[in-house]
Amino acid sequence: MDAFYASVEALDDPGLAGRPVIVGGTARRGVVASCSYEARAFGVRSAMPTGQARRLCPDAVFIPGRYSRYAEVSGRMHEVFQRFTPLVEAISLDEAYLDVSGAVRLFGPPGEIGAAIRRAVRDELGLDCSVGASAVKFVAKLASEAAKPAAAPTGRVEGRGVVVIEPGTELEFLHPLPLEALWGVGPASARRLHRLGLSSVGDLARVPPATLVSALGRAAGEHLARLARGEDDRRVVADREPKSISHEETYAHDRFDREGLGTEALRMADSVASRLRRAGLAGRTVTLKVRYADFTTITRSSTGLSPTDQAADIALIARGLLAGVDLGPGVRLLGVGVSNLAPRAEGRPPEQLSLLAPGAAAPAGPGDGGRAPDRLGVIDAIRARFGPDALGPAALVEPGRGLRLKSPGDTQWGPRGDGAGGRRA
DNA sequence: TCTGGGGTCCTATTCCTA
DNA sequence: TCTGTAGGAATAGGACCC
Repeated sequence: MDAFYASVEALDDPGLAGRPVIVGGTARRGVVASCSYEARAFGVRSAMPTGQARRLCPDAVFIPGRYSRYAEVSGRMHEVFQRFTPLVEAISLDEAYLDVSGAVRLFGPPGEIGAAIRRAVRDELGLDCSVGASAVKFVAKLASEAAKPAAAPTGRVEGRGVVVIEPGTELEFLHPLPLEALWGVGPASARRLHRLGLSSVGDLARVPPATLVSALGRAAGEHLARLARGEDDRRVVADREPKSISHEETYAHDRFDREGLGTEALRMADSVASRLRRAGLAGRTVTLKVRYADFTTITRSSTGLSPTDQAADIALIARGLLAGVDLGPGVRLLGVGVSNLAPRAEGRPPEQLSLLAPGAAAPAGPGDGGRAPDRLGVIDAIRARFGPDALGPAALVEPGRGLRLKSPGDTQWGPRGDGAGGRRA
């Protein structure tokens, strides 16, 4: 999708059309998540600190972002894709790979399918998308980049919409591109490759793979050598299972209060547990992430014997890990994640050996025998109906302010604008 | 007012066990 | 029983993606 979040905002508020729109964290320490092409004309880019974006384009409309709305539009987009092929691999809310090799007889060659998808998305969602087509997965991705509109100093310049790279012409397309265009080449790898005098994908194809391996390590080097030759045998995989689920937040001000951060860990554990249950998953490894004021980041993890999807278990481990962490330098970000995931056994409550006594998270109701899963089902049902703030651990209730829970994505792009964050203890 | 959040994958190191 | 070693799992950190 083109400038997805900003385009959705313009869709819902037609007054924004044609104006510089910047979606992201609007508070201190926020970043740009998406911006319209009119904003890009001022040099604004995604992942840029919001403050910098404000200096570059002070007249832009700044919008905090509504993750749940974008997810909803993304869902409708996938319904469109499904009409063309069941083989849809979501990369993110706004990007997906489609394997249309089985759809050619029905819908025509890839270029025509791409055009039809664009029309359908335009007609039914009112949004623009760009399509790249190729027999090679990562080439299709790069072709979609080539199909996108561009930002010129004068504003938005229309793109080609659909770019098809015919079989046999992949190298012709790839080799002039800068090596940063390749998936997996970020700033660190680009620096190393530039030091070797390499700057284009063609340069990568001309050096022996061993040169790339010595510069980037075995996996990355060999992978890059293959990409530079236009080789990529990865298939489109529909319905990928997640491998980890996490929740992290940056605070507007650095925090030093161990007790307050412990409560934060509980809140995040509760959010992660809730999402695990919704996905029908449970995990064995709990990871605590701490980013200090100077941006150095550490993680501490612990693996249990059996998987859990319960907030109390996750919180207990996370807070145990937190106890071993030095808070001296000041904490700007805290995160809690769960990995080593496995599907929760169907039709049977998750009978893992709880690290807490049954009912430790909340008293068991009469007649439920203290079985946490029934209680959790009720908690999830209440939240689904009345919102995430409807119910939660008592420790998260702030006197006079009620429960301080948040929907996933509420703080997607930086701290909230209400000055949330701890005081220096 | 520099640097979000949710992920994946890879590598190096450490620890445990046979 | 002690020691060295090899391999696997766990752990930690980093690069990268959208």
